[in-house]
Amino acid sequence: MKIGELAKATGTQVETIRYYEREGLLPETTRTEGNYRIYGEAHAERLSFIRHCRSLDMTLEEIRVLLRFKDAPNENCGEVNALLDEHIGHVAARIRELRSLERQLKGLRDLCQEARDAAHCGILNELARQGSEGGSSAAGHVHGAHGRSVERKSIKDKRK
Amino acid sequence: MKIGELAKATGTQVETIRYYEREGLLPETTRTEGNYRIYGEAHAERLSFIRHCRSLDMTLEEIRVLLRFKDAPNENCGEVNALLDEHIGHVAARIRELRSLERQLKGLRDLCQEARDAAHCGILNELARQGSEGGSSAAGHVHGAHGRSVERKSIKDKRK
DNA sequence: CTTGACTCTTTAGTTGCTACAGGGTTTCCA
DNA sequence: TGGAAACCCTGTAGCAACTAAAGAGTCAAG
Repeated sequence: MKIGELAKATGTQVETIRYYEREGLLPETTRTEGNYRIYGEAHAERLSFIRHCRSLDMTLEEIRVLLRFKDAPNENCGEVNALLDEHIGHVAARIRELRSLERQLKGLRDLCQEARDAAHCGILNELARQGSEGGSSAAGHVHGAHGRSVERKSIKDKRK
Repeated sequence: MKIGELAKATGTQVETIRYYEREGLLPETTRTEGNYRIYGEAHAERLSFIRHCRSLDMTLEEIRVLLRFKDAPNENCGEVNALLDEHIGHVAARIRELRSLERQLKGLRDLCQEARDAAHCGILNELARQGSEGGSSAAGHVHGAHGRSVERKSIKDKRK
């Protein structure tokens, strides 16, 4: 099948497939005379595996490790367990961070119940306070903990 | 004060300050003869405000909106409340996603209790299954929901 | 034979920084 | 006074995992 069919079959975008090939997650395929990539069932399965892992929020690097195990079926899979345990740890840590963040945000929101002028807005005033390290509030550790991005989307809609 | 002092005073990196200036979050400053930026208290407060917002995981775009309100203190701050409510919604949604993810990962982990050869590893076998839409498992909605990245860090340590 | 759908490569954009490279300036200490 | 260290400047490239678009070629149907 051609790349568009593979894309449809796996629910992946065409560009993403080419990207995975560049990244070495999918092997380079044979081509038609017209230089079109052609794929078989094995490719579809491998791509499904990758997408499944991605839906579990694994990084491409983690997936690379798992693929190495799939490609070497006689290896001991202890490292697979370890990788998954570590990934679970990441997710759990991020949940804890976000919960602390949620508490802070709700506390902040409570400072301004109704709309008035910005100069007296409890939220803006609180955000302007020198919080830095005086208040050892969760801000410090939430911030440093690397898990960026809560969501994006309204942004890209905007340019449409 | 010079940029390094401002950086120390607010716990921000120098490059980050210059970046905020490029992005229009901080105004361009006057310079010394030697072309050094000089800052005053107002700059320090504004930067603290920004960093405080960032520690609450707001995007620069959201912060831009808040700064507009701070700069126009007679405006009605209803939009501030709305922005914060929306942000809280993002965080809550991401928490729900991650919890669902955590459940899936733990279920997956249970499939392989001890290390054996990769060909019989329950985890690898499960991940290889065509999950797509057959299983309407959380995979679908977790994936599409835009909140990428659980954490990163071991990666950058590697290059040291 | 032409239109449209598909494919190709290459490049740049996204977010919020961080880290250079390759300079100039200031300050401190001997 | 001289020279090294510590600071500052601009500009550019890199991170993750794509996404989009430019500009060109290929293929199938009407």
